[in-house]
Amino acid sequence: MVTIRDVAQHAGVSPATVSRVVNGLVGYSDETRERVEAAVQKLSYETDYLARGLKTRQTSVIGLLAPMVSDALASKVMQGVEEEAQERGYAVMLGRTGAKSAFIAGYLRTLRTYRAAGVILISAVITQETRQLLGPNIPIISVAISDKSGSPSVAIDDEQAAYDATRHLLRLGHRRIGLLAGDPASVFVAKPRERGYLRAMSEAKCTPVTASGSFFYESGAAGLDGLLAQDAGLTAIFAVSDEMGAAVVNELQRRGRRVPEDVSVLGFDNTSTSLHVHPPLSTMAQPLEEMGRMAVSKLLRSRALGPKIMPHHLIERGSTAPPPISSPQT
Amino acid sequence: MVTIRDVAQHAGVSPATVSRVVNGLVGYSDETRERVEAAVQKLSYETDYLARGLKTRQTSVIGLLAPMVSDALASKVMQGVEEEAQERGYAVMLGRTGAKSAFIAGYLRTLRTYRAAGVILISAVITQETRQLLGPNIPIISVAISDKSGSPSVAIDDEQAAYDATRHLLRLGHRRIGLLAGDPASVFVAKPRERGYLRAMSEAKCTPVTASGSFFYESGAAGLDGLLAQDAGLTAIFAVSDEMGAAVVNELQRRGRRVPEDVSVLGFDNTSTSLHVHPPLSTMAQPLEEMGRMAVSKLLRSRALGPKIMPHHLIERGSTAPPPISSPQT
DNA sequence: TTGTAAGCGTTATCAT
DNA sequence: ATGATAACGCTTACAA
Repeated sequence: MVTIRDVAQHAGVSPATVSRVVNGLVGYSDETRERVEAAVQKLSYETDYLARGLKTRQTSVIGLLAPMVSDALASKVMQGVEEEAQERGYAVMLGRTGAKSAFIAGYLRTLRTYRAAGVILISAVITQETRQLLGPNIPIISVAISDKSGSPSVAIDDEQAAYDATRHLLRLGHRRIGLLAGDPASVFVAKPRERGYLRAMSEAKCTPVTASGSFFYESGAAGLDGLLAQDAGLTAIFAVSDEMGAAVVNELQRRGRRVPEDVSVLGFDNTSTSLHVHPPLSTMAQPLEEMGRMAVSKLLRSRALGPKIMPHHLIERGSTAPPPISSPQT
Repeated sequence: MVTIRDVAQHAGVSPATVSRVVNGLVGYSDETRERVEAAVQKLSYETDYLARGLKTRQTSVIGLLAPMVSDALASKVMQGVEEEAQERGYAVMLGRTGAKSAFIAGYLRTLRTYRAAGVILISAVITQETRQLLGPNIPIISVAISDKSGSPSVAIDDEQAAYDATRHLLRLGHRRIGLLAGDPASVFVAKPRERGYLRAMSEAKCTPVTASGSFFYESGAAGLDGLLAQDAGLTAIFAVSDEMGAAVVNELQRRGRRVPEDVSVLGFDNTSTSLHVHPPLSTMAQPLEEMGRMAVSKLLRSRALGPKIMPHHLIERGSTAPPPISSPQT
């Protein structure tokens, strides 16, 4: 292995000077810089990150914790994080928050002893315990979820997005719109989305009809059941995840209802799943990759704390249309 | 920060002894062990991985390179890798191979300077250049792809799996079976699968009908077009990825053909996509998470080199059935 | 069984 | 502008 001393010797300078050149600090002549750079090239010297990290007490590692590695939403965020980190010369260390809390404590420990530059948490709020486990020197930021504590985060305004999504359906002419909500335990995502829906429905003087799912595909069919049991004449279903939306499309068709001619379906998130049904799912999109990138840059300039709200936008595909003309208005 | 010296002092022993205890080596009495462990507890000492890695020239980091972070197949493998690594006390560092080769060189450099314990490559073969960039001390293994060079790998027997898949369709009674193949540039995945299909068809004295896609969903509809243009009476379509299979199901239904009553569709891989269509896709499954776990354990006991073949198995869901009785045999 | 001491490769302080 | 030198926190001969 070629060390900084080898380079120094080869260039006829001291290790300190090589370090200065390599790190772009000041304190050397153009001429020595050239000699050093030549030696670096020649010997193909590479800085030892371990040694540097030990000395500087900081490495170019970013911790990335997702509920599950194989999760459509998390995947898109991860993709953005990875890209931005890569471009800035940072390495990404992966972990799961879905695991037992003993595991997540382990991750944070690892990240701390590797002297990570920061930690990104996907779809999970920053608890007091997490903050504590991480120590005072490592910044942390959450993505795709926003609590009210003002912790650093990158997320959309879930309530407003759900409101806008519902308004869209209303504007198409629907009045009997069912909400397939998320797990009520999800206080910072499912709840605001439900509030947004309720507000839009109330403003439009429409009767809300809701059922709860788990966000996952598997819960979609049962959720649809619940909705239809309350109002069999629903002309639109707003599912707060694409997975549930896809399940609703499939289940509706299985029951002989056409999408969107008989019933419109609107999803949420714009994950890859929205493209995997026919007709493709209209959806309230979160800029997930962009949010991943933003999390990295926000983390790295440690000022600019607090929550960052990203824009949401509606994508119309084939699963939404005006209601059938025959449909009776409740 | 609490160091090994602090613990030593607190326990009234030398740093060397603390190190021995912490690392479970020999050379200390039960009584000192207890004193040291108590001190570790009391001060909540944690080994500094950077310092240890610098000294031992090895860290508990595993590099994981995927074509894209957000890729259904890679996601499942990553999930398995992450779980196994976590359980063994290893950290996972993420990278993309889909990026330009300058980037991948950068990843390997990073992994090398962090003294990674090994590298796992998803859906990419180990090139000479990769091997070289990594240096002689870091083992590497590929997953979900197997070249003929005998490099370490964990994969299924793609040709046999495709053969078995085709046989399954034949056994159901189909004779007019179209293959929606993968990108022909994919020499170590798409090609073997095509060979397996051709062999089974030839043995059964059936006429092969093939078209090529890209593995991605987007290429499914056009692929189906290509197939139907050659034989509009196909009763089964074997797509060599679930994404293409899902697209075929959706496109078939859009054209008014029922699945599986009119046409059976069989996918490949058993990724989450296979569940997102209706009827759910029957598929030739790869044990992707298991393969990820296996890659980690194989990597870590550096003996046991060479390729490891994992079992494939067919999962019947709703998209396959016997051909319609009226269907004329070619 | 235990301690001493010499690094691992880097950066930062203090001279010059 | 440059160089000695002392850490950073750990492991590991080698001694005792």
